[in-house]
Amino acid sequence: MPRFSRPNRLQIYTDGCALGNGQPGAQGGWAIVFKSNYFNNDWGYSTVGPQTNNRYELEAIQQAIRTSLRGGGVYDITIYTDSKYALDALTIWIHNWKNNGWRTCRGNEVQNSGLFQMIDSMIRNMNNRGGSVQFRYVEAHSGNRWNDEADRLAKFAASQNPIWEESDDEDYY
Amino acid sequence: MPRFSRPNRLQIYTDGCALGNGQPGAQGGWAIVFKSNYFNNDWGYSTVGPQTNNRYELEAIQQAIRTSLRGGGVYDITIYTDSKYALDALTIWIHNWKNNGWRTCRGNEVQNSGLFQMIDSMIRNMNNRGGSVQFRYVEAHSGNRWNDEADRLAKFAASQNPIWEESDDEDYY
RNA sequence: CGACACCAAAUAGG
DNA sequence: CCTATTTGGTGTCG
Repeated sequence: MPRFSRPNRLQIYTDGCALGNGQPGAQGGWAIVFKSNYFNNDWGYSTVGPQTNNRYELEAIQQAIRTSLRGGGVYDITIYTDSKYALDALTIWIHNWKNNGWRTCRGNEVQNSGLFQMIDSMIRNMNNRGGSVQFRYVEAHSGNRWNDEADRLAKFAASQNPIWEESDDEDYY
Repeated sequence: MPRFSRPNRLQIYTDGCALGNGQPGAQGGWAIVFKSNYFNNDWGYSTVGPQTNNRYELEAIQQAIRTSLRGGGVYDITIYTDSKYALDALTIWIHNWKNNGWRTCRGNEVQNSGLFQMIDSMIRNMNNRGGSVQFRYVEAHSGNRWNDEADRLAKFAASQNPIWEESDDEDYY
């Protein structure tokens, strides 16, 4: 019998998408799929913020950790993402960004920095409870059952996202 | 009475197909159907080169112009295709490809570039005679009599195509 | 330049 | 429902 036992393990597949990415009127969606079944799979979208693919990849990761945090649970979480952008940002680049005022290597502001900081703070939260959060890459559309399911769910979520004709200057009735 | 009369007009419906497209042992076929009846409808296949749907859409277009060129005829040709790929390539993208060394927007080599160049040279040939070649899109399986006929003929052509255990590195253009 | 992802369109099949 | 043939883009970083 081990003197100290580790927290329960959570394996979560995350995916985000943006239908019409880069086009006006794009619709984003995120999804999280649990390999083990402590929690139910979930999906959603947000009507504020840019509707971009990368933002929704991060949104999915945020939701994965948020769900695990809910109710004070302690877990060793492994998050699987197909986004090299999200993976490298959260495991490598973020350390540099915290030291340089969130500047890109060409001197520009890092995009989605608010989301990165939120995710980082949630990771520290889980660490303080004695849990952990790590990230792993999984190739998209490569036959992985849970990634494929997350992909489908995220697309469904995006399809439910109401496009919000915004402001500009439209003036009717 | 007009001082200068235009060449006779040719309206040609082209279609290509590949049974088992993307699978080993696929069989391609092409067909051309004349709305006016200067020429007989025609069909065929080629036993070299990839048996892909897109290649045969181009093969059909190539045959349409080749037939019109035969015997030194001069025509204003309108080619109807249901392939947005062939249409956009021949009317828009090719201008860019000629200036960038036949590179795709992702930096890859353009596929079927030999066929594109052959078609382009045949178009210039017809232009030099005082004729012209233009392209128009027609939606597939939409009740258009001539497109439907081309579709049937191309499928028949493909069914006659003997599958040829190949040769791996056959030279095609 | 590289990498991953997200799309858009048409067609061809099973 | 699934797959492949092909092209055109953007989102983001080093």
